[in-house]
Amino acid sequence: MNADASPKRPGGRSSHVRAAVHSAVVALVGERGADQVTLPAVAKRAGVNSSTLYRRWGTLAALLADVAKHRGDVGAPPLVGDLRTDLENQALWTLTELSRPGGIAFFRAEVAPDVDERHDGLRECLRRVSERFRPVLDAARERGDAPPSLEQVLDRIVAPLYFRVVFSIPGTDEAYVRDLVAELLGKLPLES
Amino acid sequence: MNADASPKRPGGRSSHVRAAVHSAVVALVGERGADQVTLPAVAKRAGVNSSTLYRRWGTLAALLADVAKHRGDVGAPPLVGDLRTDLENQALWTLTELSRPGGIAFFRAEVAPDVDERHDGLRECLRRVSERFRPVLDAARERGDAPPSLEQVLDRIVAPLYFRVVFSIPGTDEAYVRDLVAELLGKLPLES
DNA sequence: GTGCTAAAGCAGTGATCTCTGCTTTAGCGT
DNA sequence: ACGCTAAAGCAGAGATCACTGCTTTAGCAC
Repeated sequence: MNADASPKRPGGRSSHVRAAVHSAVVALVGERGADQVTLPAVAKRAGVNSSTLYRRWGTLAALLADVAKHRGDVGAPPLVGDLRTDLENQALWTLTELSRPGGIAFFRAEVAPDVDERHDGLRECLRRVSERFRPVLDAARERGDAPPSLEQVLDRIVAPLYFRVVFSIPGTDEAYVRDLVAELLGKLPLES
Repeated sequence: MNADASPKRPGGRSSHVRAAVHSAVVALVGERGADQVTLPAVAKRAGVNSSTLYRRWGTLAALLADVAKHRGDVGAPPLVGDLRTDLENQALWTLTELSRPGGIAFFRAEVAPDVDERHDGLRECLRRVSERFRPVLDAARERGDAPPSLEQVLDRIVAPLYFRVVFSIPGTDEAYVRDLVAELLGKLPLES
């Protein structure tokens, strides 16, 4: 429920348990899909008592949301200073994250939880993807370019990626990402 | 599993049970979300024994897929013969269907099931939305217009709608739909 | 109407999940 | 080092779920 908003004792044990639980969740979701994952299963995998999970997270949804929230953007591509390239890189990274085992499951997890939990997870998920593109647009604007709005990026790049990954539409690859960016930036394929 | 591919005895009882089960599923998914729905819960709501559900559908995923498959496109807007108007109408209809209680839950349900069941539901869902737009494009092409491809419609109209409904992004309304269509058809708002 | 049998109901089993009181461990302030 | 207590472990109860033999109902062919 509260997950761990205010860990009054964030010492070794708690954080160790948390780490074990988080990696167990990632492993299980990747292996079996989010549906087959239960709190006892996670507990067993993490070598932790299930009562701990019930007390700390309360529900599977909350745990998944917590995991999704805290897995950092490690490996995110750096900005190179060119709008097109940066958009392509971030979009590609988004696609990669979404496609990797469990990626869509975590997306689902954040969409899934019951109504009260739902909005938090959704906003967090949207925030994360937004924050991935905002610096790109800001940097471009500072350079004097006239980049598309964040809304446009979401509609024209992120939304199709999510849609096509969710529906397993073939051909959702790097070339497709480049096409999306090219179309958004003005229909100039400008291929190398 | 097989759902009811070949009902050898499609008489009154079976179809009655099916109808009761289907409406119970719709009701429960709409009320609680697809996660909280179980076969026994559906059985209770439908006034049917749960063993029937296990035998006829086997899993919740199969049942949800069956329900999604069989709920007709009643109320779908007719084609008027104008590309822009038809695209707007179908997109608006899609948005309406998606926004109504349980709509997104069913989308989620089809995204959710475990890997083996998953593809059927997804393909069905995608097929349904595709078939909604294909006639529009075909008709336009027959009239000599040069309509966008179905892929473009999915990327530029359907995907953003799904994305924004899933993430509860405000401002996803009729005006937004018109903007999407306008942008796709050539950036001529052409507002009345 | 009668018989056949597909399909629904009944009832019970084993497994799993969810949750909770109590005990034990160990982080943190002193 | 010591005490306090947050947090983890243990164990078990109750509920629910997934599933299955067996019985009963009722659709369909004759």
